[in-house]
Amino acid sequence: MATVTKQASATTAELASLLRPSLLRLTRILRNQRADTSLTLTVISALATLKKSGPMSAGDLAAAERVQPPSMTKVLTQLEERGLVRRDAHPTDRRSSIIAITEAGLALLDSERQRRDAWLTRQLARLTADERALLRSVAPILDKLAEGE
Amino acid sequence: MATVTKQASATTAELASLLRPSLLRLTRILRNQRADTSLTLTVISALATLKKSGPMSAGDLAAAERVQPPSMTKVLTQLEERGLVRRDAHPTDRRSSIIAITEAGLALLDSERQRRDAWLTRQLARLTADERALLRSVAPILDKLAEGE
DNA sequence: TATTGTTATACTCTATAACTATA
DNA sequence: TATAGTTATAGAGTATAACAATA
Repeated sequence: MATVTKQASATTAELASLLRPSLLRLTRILRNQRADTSLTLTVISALATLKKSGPMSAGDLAAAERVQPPSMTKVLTQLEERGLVRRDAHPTDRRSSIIAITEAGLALLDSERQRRDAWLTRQLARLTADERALLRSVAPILDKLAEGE
Repeated sequence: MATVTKQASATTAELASLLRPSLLRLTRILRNQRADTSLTLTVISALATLKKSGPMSAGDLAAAERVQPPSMTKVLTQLEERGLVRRDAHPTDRRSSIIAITEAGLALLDSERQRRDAWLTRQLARLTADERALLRSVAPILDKLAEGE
């Protein structure tokens, strides 16, 4: 039993070392696949989360995106200035507000996503069907890793 | 045939949208798992590549890490100041030099890796053996995606 | 008192443009 | 002329600490 645990642990640590640089390099490239509309990946990502998960408070959005609240404040300022989100009064708590994506936000997300995904889509097309299937099944596992941080 | 291609393409684009936010969020967390030796993930990663792939020029290292040459210059300055790499004269080209990891670099990498991997290792331990196996097989696929950028 | 969010500040990461030295 | 690398500069990304408003 002790041996099994030790082996599993060694294997797991080795997997961590294997996985981290690959994730880092790929994310570097993804950040640079920037359409020229001047919206960055960070901003787009927050907008996409609002679309996917619906209206929520600034704090909840920060948690969902795994950033600290002040970082989200900056992102929301940019989104609001462009009319891509709006803030509605929270029904009971006046310190907070409920942030929702606007029609303009939805429209922008659609057009932006097409451009941004172009590179990654092209790269994915170079893989085999099996490899793509593997990636598909791995996305929720990555999310599981990011949870319970 | 046309239908198959179209379907495959739609599926691939959807996979891109699915995968990107997951990668972004996980990498955010990984960057913050910073040991207090003041070496950042970017620096550690370059050092790890030198260990794995052996001595190479600054340009080649930049390419391997998927960053531009000036970004690598900064990283190498830090590494050299700490004696973690050394620069040997290139045999024929005096504009360039061959960068190699030192003994100190190897030692630091070992101790640092243990600390840095702690969080990820812990998270990985929460997964099932099947999920970990899936992640292991996916690392080379991520590298394949980052290639031919 | 505790919590939500913002402001102030600073550091890391990375890029592009311009330059130097060498090929 | 072309290439390898560096310097100069700037913008994006993110955090911690301190603060204001409200609970």
